[in-house]
Amino acid sequence: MESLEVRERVTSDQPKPGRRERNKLEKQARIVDATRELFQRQGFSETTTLQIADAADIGTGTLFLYASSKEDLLVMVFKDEMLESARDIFAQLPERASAVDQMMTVFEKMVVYHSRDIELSRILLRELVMPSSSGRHGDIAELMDAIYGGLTDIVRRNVANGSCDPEVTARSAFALYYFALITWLGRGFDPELAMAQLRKQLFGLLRVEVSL
Amino acid sequence: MESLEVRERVTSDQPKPGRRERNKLEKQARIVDATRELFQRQGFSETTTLQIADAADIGTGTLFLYASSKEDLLVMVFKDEMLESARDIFAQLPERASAVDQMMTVFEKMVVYHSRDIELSRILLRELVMPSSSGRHGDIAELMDAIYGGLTDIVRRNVANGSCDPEVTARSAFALYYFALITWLGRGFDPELAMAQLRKQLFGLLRVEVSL
DNA sequence: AATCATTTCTGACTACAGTCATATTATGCG
DNA sequence: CGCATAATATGACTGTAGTCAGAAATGATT
Repeated sequence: MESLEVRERVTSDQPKPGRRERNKLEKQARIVDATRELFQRQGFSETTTLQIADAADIGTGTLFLYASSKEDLLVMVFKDEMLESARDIFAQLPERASAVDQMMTVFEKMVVYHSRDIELSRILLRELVMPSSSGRHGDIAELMDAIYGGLTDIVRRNVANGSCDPEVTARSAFALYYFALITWLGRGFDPELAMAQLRKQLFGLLRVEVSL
Repeated sequence: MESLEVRERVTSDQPKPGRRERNKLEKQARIVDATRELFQRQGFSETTTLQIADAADIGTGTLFLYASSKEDLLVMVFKDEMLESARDIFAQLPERASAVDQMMTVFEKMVVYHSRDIELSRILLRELVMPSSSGRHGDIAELMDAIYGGLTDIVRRNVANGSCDPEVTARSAFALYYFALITWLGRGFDPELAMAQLRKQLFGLLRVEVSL
């Protein structure tokens, strides 16, 4: 079947690249390029799917063979970039810093990433958590896992705290970040304030038992 | 000006009800009724705005004088019900129970509320946090405040914990709940599991210093 | 190289959310 | 009352996302 999935050909040479496969890949690439260009230049709502199809030099119908909706196009374009960006962010963490500081570093960089284009990020995040037309489930899960993984590492390395599961704590941290994000992107709440609040919340969450 | 705001007439009698005001209120009511009925019976996407306008016996154009989009209609219909429901839930809390248990009682009841119609709740929650066509800001804020308030009370009454601000903790709790909710509504994650996870997270958040 | 089956493409088409110029209705005032 | 002005209502209209029946391309088989 393989119903239109653009599958990676792992083998390098000629065992069977096939004209079909190549055409699909090429079209997929043209679509992604055209979509990114137009969404970034004109914005999401000012861009029509017809424009994208024309720019990618394919028919309107064909476009919706590769993406299930206009929103899905957006996810298609940015999922890789986001994943890569997330991995970068976790790769270059300040060595010697508290868990709260490390997490804030991560989240602040993510906020910077989303600041590039607020309209696009709004729709993107909406789609990531509440997909209107599903698909890309695997991709989204991959992104989530990368983030959860990174956060879990931070917790494990920096929070000496037998009383609770690092994975659970990492998820909590992400939930707090996500909420701060939508507070900012959804209603126009001041990002500075949102981040300040997030810091307090993380501090409460990770509260290293200041006991005595 | 008063550009179409349906304003509450506080005074009871005849000082100036005015034909205009009465007509508007009546139409507003017809719209809300028609919308609720149709959305609940046929679902959101299967219902057209034309059907709603017909059922409310008004023109298409008129409908969009009262709501700025189809999604906004949904919010218009359910905001009051949600607010009332939220207040009810906080009003009848188990007196003697831990903060975690009290919160879980609250959140479980909210989940039950949303279980009535998952499609509608999906779209509703989407709209509440990331309004596509803004408006209703006041209503949404009112709902949020009611929930934050209730949660803050729970924290204040049941968490003896100088080290952190009850308001901040309440917000964190809500963020965790919200994340559980979208994990369930957004992707079809098992609500039972989501709630079990939420309980763990709340426990981590509220962790009454089990010190010594 | 001719035939067939299957996958992929296509643009004319449909359905519908939301707009807008015009019509209707209310209210205030002389 | 009758006129003027503002508020509200209306449905024909528009733009566009997404569909679908058929066309074209590919690859397999002989």
